[in-house]
This record gives sequence, C-alpha cells and structure tokens, in this order.
Amino acid sequence: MAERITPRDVDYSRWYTDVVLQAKLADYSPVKGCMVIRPNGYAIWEKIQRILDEKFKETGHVNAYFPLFIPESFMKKEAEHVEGFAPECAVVTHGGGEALEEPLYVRPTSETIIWSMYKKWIMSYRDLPILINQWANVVRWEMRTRLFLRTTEFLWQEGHTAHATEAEAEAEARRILEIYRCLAEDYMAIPVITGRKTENEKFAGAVRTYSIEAMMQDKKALQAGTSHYLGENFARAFDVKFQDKDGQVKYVHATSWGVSTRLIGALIMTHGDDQGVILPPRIAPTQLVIVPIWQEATRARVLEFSERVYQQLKTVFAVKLDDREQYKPGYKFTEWEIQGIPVRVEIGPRDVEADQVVLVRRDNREKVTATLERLTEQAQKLLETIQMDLYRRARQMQQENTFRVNDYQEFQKILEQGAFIEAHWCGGGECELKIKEETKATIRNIPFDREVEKGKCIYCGNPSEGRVVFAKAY
RNA sequence: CGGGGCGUAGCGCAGCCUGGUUAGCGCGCUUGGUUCGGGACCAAGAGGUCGCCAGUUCAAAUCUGGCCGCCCCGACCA
Repeated sequence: MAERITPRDVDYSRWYTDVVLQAKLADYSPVKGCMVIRPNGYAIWEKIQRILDEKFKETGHVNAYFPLFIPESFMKKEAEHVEGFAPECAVVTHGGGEALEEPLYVRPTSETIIWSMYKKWIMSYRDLPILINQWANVVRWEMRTRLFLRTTEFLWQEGHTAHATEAEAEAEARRILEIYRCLAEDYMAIPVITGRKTENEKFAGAVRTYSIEAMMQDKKALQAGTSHYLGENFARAFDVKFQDKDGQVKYVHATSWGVSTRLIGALIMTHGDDQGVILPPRIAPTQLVIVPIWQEATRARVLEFSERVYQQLKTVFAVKLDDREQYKPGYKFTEWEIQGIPVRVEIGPRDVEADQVVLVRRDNREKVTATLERLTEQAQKLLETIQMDLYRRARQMQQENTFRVNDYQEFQKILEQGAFIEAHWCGGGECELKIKEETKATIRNIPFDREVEKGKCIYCGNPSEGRVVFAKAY
C-alpha cells in the first residue's frame, strides 16, 4: 500500500475518493453508480444506527418494515411527489419470466406505500399518533454518483408519522430535526445549521421541509438530514381520515424524515486530513488501537504487557490490539491513521520497563505518556478532548468562511472562493432561481436562529425580514 | 445527455506513434531467512482471454471500424 492519498489542496474530490478507498470504507461495485460498503464503513453506519435508534425509541417511535416494491399507481397518487421522484426511479416490469400487469417501482422513498397501509390502520383519533421508522435501502437513479454522497442505492432510515393535528405533526418534524442536529454535532462533531428549506428546495410532496446543513472543507454545503411536515397531502392522496374527539371526520397530518449513509461522507469531509480519515471518538467504531513494538529479545514481555493493557482498556473502550507479526510498527501507524482511529497506544520495551504506554492523537499527532494506573482515566479525557477539539475546529472553519453580504457583486466574488453567505432575500422563488442560474449557489436554508433584521433582497432589492444562507452544495 | 480521460497480472503503470521470438516494471502475494519506537531488507517463486467483436496483414497489445465498461468535470438530487 504505497499508494498516496492525493493532497486536499491539489484535488479535493480526488482526495475524498482516495480516502474512502484507502480507508477501506467502501469500494466501487460491478453495478454502475452503486457501491459496496465495506466493514470499516458499515461499522460507522452501525454506530449511527445505534445512536439514532435509541433516540427514536426514547421519543416513542417503533421500527417496522415496508416492501421494496411500490405499485406504479401508488407513486402517481400524489402529484408533486410523482413529479419529483418518477424521473429517478427504477421500475420493475417483469417477474417470473412474464411482463407484470402493473409495473413495480423500486422505492425511492416509502411515503406512498406506507400511507396506503395507514389507511387500513387509522380509524379514530385513538389510533394516533403512529410513529414508525424503518431502516431500509432505497434506489434513486442518479445521473452522477459519488461514494456515500450520492449513489444509486443507499441506506437510510425513514420515519413516517401520522398525527391528529398540524401542531402535533409540526412538533414531531422539529423534534426529529433536533435529534439529527444532536447526532451531527454532539456525536459526529459536525456543526450544522438548522433551518427551513425554501419552496423550491423542499421535498416533493411536503408542506415544509427542515434540514441540517454542514460545511465541508472545500466550503461547499452538504445537506445532512431532512425532516418534513407533509400536511394532509398524503392523507388526501390515500384517503386517510379519522374521526376526532369532536365527532368530525378529518384528514391525518403527516411527517417524514431521514438521514442516510451520506452522513459518512459528511464525516470524512468535515474532519479528514491528507493522511486520511479522522473519526471523532464518539462515532469511531474503534477508539483506540494498541500497537506493540518489540525486538526479538523483548517480544514476549511487550506482547504480554500489551495484552494486559488491552484487557484493561477493553472494559471501557472500543479497542483493538494489533499484534500482527507480518507488519512493522511504522506500517501499522500509517494504516490506522488512514482509517482514522482517534488514539494510538504505542507500547515498546521502554514503556514496559516504566509501566506506561504512549498515547498518540490521530488529529494532531500529539504524544503523551500514561502510567497503567491512570491509563483509563487519561484515555477517557483524551478522547473527550479530541471530540471537543474536532467540533471546535470544524465550527471555527464554518464561521471563518461564512460572510454577511449585502451586495450582489460581492456575493458573486466571495462565492467563487467557496463560502456560506448570509444575505437578504425577498422570499421570491424567481430571485432564488436567478441566483442559482448565475452563481450555482442555492439557499441552503432559512436558519431558525436568524436575527430579525430589515434589509433588501440581494437580487431584486425588495424588502426582506432576515438573512438566509446561500452556498454551493453537494 | 454534453465535454475530458482511461481500459495490459490483485493494484498502479510502461510498451502502441514506427506491427515481428518467451509482453515488461513498481507495489502487493507465496516460501525461507534477517528485521521491528514512523510505510523493513535479501533470496527464490506464483500470477496475463493485453476490455469485447470484427477487419487489414504471412504476423496485431500495437493499425482500422464498431461496441462495452469505468473514472473525472457540467445540467437533476439525500
């Protein structure tokens, strides 16, 4: 593995691909646009799943599974939805050697099939809310794909909830967005902007879409999660009504929300460096890796000591002991660095003598020694520090590259070097589209925490109530 | 779909322009030995439908035509 990783400042997108492949997170598959998620990548996904699944359960959600295939007629029931998704759907026309009477769409998302079932399950307000999540794969026939960021098939979770009132559904959509924010910021150390999508950018079939948006190292935005208030749109399309307390028959209010394996791409592009991936400790499948260093004479002692350290750390951390004999320590150092293990534990003869180990941070390579006695405590602190530092660094990067701009010329100029731009916008879709045409920048979202500030639309000069975030996006 | 690049051993490439015995190199792999605090070294090995099809030719990895696949850059998207 003498292959080098292309440095970020030479070619960021090649760097990304190199890192994904060399860290063995994923590989290209024989099927165009699809990828194989390798064990290293899948382990990160499993961590994400565990964290989210717990939070979903805590907030009253349950898991279920709906079919991969969706009858064509279902897809066509909600006008905006079909318009949004039909062009990028894979359709099965044959089965069992015969043409099907009705083509089956491979799900690009499951609103339609789920609402066809909710119709059967919902009669009364007593049946509400329904809070179902599913972990699944979906297929969207993308024109251009990139590992993790956009592949024809990807893994995600999709929540689909049914509520008696708009207020309740709205609260649900917002609650979930907060869970996504927490996952991104507190676990993955990815700072995000939470906010509402514009009409142009919202989900096909939604009334309102909320998102978390992150800044990658190349200063492009990545939508890392979305949550939608779907109103009565799907309830009407699938005729899902309930009788309320007051005796009235009403349409059900819906939400849906999802995050995908794209988050792994976000993780790589938020923290990685020219040596490879850097994993925040709270999301790292392996937090520490022990690399013993021995000579023939010291081999037994070093290995025995390493094993002891391993047993000690194992009770508290996700730790690996790399006692492979066919590789030298230097090789192992590099290999684990590419894979982004947060802390390396070096153990050589000198350490054995002193009853200590050397801890090396992946993110800045700083070394400290720790006595066996204080090892667990020190490792704990070190991992926490790394977690905080990664978040802080990413947050700082985001802030340093976010600009408040009031002039369209300046807007275009700043955008060229990559940036998030906070600018006034009149709320008109035409201005938004013009800006997109002329600069490739889109409104990432309208931040929840934006200041109320009178201003003029950066494009047309009409009055505006506050700033929105523009950026070029993945 | 438009533009660019690539297809020769598991990976990365050379050879092709100017056709000619057994198609090379680096890494990796196997065996043995010496090594081991930042990608070790020596020796001996294994490994190939030169993307596919057709054509030109006494002779094609090499020339011609067609096809296929993949990657990168743009228009749609989590």
